[in-house]
Amino acid sequence: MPNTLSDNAIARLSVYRRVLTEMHRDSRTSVRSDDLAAAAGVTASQVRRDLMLVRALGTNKGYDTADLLGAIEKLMDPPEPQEVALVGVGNIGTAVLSYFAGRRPMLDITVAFDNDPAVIGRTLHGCPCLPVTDLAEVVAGRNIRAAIIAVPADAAQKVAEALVSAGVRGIMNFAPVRLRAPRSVYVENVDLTGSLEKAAFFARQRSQKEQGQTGYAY
Amino acid sequence: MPNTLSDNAIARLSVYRRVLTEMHRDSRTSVRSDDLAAAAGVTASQVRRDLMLVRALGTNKGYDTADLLGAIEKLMDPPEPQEVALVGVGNIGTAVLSYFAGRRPMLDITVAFDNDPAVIGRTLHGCPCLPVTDLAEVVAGRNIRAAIIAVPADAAQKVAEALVSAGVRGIMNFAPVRLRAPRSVYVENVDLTGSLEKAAFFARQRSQKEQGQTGYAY
DNA sequence: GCTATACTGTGAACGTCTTCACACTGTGCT
DNA sequence: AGCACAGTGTGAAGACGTTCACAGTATAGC
Ligand SMILES: NC(=O)c1ccc[n+]([C@@H]2O[C@H](COP(=O)([O-])OP(=O)(O)OC[C@H]3O[C@@H](n4cnc5c(N)ncnc54)[C@H](O)[C@@H]3O)[C@@H](O)[C@H]2O)c1
Ligand SMILES: NC(=O)c1ccc[n+]([C@@H]2O[C@H](COP(=O)([O-])OP(=O)(O)OC[C@H]3O[C@@H](n4cnc5c(N)ncnc54)[C@H](O)[C@@H]3O)[C@@H](O)[C@H]2O)c1
Repeated sequence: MPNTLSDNAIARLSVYRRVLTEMHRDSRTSVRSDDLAAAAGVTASQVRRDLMLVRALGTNKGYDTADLLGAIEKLMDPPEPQEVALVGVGNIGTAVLSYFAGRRPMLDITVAFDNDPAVIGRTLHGCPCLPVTDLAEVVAGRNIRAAIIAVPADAAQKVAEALVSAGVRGIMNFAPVRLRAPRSVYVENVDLTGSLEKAAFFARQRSQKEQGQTGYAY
Repeated sequence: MPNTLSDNAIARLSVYRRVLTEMHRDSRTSVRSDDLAAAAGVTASQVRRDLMLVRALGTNKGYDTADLLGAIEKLMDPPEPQEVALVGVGNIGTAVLSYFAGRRPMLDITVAFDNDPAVIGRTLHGCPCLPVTDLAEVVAGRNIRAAIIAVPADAAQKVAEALVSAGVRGIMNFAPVRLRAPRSVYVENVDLTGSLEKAAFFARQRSQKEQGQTGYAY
């Protein structure tokens, strides 16, 4: 099967979309592959290759900003607003909630769950926090297909299982565990520890290289 | 140059490390590549391939948990404690601070910067919040090489430049912009919007597939 | 001591993603 | 109208990361 959208492609398209949205807001009407490339931090070839996926056509003057944006949105956005559930309204959960609130009309965190009585019943940024015991019913009842897990590591697997059996097929997971889930469920692990470690590791590596220290191979 | 540690390899090693730490705490003394693989969500081949990078040797009974952990730490951890600076003590910044506080003795967020008088002067989780105007002096003075950017998008580029000229060579960036930085600086972009979009996108894709809907190619 | 067994270490095959290079197409200019 | 140019679309090449498959090696059992 050709033209299957890879993981990375989706991530890049998401970036192009953001860049294009800004350009469009600035009333810029046309954009070339190398402009997009520079703004997105990839090569121009990569941009053109990715744009083949969205079946967007350009001219010798570049692409029409609005058209391109439309094509990407048509591919990436759901045809109708998609609800997302959040489980775990702690530090990260709250941050995510505040950030996404009202930002993407087509992708909205409309319900949150927690097991802490202090949070349950409150409404944060327009999103009600329900007891986690209601999860199965609410998620299944509203046909929610995507969810965010932001509970402590030792609760994550159980939550994931509950979500999956309630019908969720895409999970963004902040907990530092590899969730066991059927192949039919997409799990996007957000490994902040790993990210920070990478930054720290390569920071050391680069500063060594800079000082001309002939160290190990890496 | 062979044996150069890729991005992905570092991320996986970070996961192995976490798994091994748990096993070690549980007094487990040996581990096989397929155990690690299952826990880390990768293949056994992948694990063995990665372990070649850390020059860890196993036997026909697997690897010695403590040895392996030591080998990975020797590779990944700095020889002496490494300081990390945080810029932007908002929602995300606070969450990150609370999470990493005291968790990794070898990788510690020891200073934070903000431009909001309400935050400046406070100490969160043992980390003092200084005015961002002190950034250059403090970061350069303490030889800090890694930093986290958690300021709004429109402030991120300026902050990045300040960090880089103060000597930072590795940045974990939460702001939704592609930072322009010299090649000698490693930038790890944490794109939460992209991650959520991926989860939502594939959630739709999977649930369609499940229902046997012969839709588009993707 | 010898064989059967279990796992690692790794060259090679494989597949995927990225980059290259250039044919092609439309535009602007004279 | 015709030519020069600029930028796309894409086949092919290349680089990279992953998986395969099996030789090598140590242990356990008899
Ligand atoms: N904060 C960070 O920067 C950070 C970094 C890396 C990883 N993480 C991971 O993200 C997750 C959340 O982190 P956090 O800092 O927000 O933690 P937190 O403790 O602030 O929040 C966890 C929330 O989950 C709720 N909860 C606990 N058990 C639950 C259950 N069974 N069902 C529903 N809700 C439950 C708690 O009441 C709390 O509100 C953790 O797994 C953590 O390891 C966080
Ligand atoms: N919260 C999320 O879930 C989320 C998701 C995706 C992206 N982000 C990005 O992460 C960044 C931070 O998000 P947030 O939700 O924590 O925002 P926030 O507004 O809560 O925090 C931003 C902090 O940066 C400080 N700040 C502003 N300008 C500054 C400057 N020039 N120097 C130093 N400090 C400055 C502010 O005082 C504030 O404390 C933003 O760029 C945001 O787009 C956040």
